[in-house]
Amino acid sequence: MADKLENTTEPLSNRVVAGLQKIGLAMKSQAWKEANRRRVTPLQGQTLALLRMRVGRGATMSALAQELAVTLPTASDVIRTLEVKGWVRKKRSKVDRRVITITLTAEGMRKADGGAGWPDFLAAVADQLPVAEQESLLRILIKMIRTLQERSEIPVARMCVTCCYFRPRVYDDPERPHHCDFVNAPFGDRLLRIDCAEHEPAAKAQAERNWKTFNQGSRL
Amino acid sequence: MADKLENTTEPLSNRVVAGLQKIGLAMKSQAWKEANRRRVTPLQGQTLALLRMRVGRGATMSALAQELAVTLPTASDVIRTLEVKGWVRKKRSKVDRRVITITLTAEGMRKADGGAGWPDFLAAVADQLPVAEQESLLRILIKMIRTLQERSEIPVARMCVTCCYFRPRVYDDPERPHHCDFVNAPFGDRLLRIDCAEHEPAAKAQAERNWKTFNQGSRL
DNA sequence: CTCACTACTAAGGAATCCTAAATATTGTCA
DNA sequence: TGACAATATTTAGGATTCCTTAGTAGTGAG
Repeated sequence: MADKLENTTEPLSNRVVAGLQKIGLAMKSQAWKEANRRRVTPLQGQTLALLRMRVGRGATMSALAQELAVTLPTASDVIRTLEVKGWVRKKRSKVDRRVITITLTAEGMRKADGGAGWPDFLAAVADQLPVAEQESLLRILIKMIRTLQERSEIPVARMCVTCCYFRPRVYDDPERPHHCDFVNAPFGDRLLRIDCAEHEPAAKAQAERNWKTFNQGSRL
Repeated sequence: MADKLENTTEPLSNRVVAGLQKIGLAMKSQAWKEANRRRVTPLQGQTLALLRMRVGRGATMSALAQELAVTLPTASDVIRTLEVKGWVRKKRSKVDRRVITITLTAEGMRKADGGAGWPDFLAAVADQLPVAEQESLLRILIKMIRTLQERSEIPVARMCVTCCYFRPRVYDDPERPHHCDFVNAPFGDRLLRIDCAEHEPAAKAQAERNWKTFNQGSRL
């Protein structure tokens, strides 16, 4: 009898997926509510957020499509709408005249700074968790995202653990075991990034080595 | 200098949100890829999955809209498309002739059984995690979802922790501390459900009490 | 100078979303 | 009973998101 439940229910991973789906559902519906409040649809918001991370450099249409995980035509659609709204500017590259470089206008920057594309409500919810749980969650998410990336099921993720500037566990201080060569400073697990503007992919061998080093000292 | 990173980067919860967003992005893009492969769009898939969980009972239009976290007209849209495809049937309730009851057809059931609306790839990724991490993740997700629900930022979640049949921590066995009155059997954390078909919401006072009891023995 | 390739746009169509305004039914209360 | 509020759903209308397929330029290799 005690095994009844064990047998009739799905594996643990399915429950985890169900949970992630619920969170996804919440993100989607809240994003649309925000959209109608602020006149920025979810995809537009994501696009603004992405461009904001690249101020100065801008982004090509292809890069945008890849990062937004949509097809080129869809990316083209969004950018056209955003251009009509006056939030982005399109410019032909002088080096390669096929390439379009997209940048935020001043007004677009304002919209992006206003938090477009950022699910505030979820940050508030995450903040209700004790710090230890937030750290666990972050570590686990990083693990999953890394696997997704290895399997090419996610476009881009500029995570420390795949970055050439990342030096995992080089210090004894358990609060700040890692080092970032870009800013040249030590840091701890809680500062591990998912989407770092300065990210440069590490060579495959180094990435592999880093991941092992990073993982072996896991405090989960 | 050691504080440079601490000061220039956002709080931990923001990283967690960034991670969840990446997962959400992956879910969305994979769902659309599946859509084009199997001729079932994401919303349609979710709808079929939902109706599958309710075989025998069916669902009203309002309930569906609420669970899918969309407006009534949007729900009406999907159902019309699914009806045209021959996967659902609409019937007027005899008790209240305003109400429409929606049920799966045999073919709709086949589609639903075929895994429509279920992100397989994510289950595969979750399964790469050690069981202990999966359990942590599940617990943390449950916590977040519960908060979301308290704040009415998520429609419905039929979780054990809000169910009237749930008896948390009534046994000493650390593997199976809880009891489900519905199936009348003990079970452990790893079987905690997010979306149980048999869920009945508990009274507010009991829910509160249950949550406290459940939480105090947390093994995170 | 041609041909393959790359970056992007256009065309076309289905779905997903919303708000606002019907429509039909039910329940309430005088 | 009869008006009127409330409820469940649909219609109408419009913007956006999303795809596939088919152009159109521009680049680069030979």
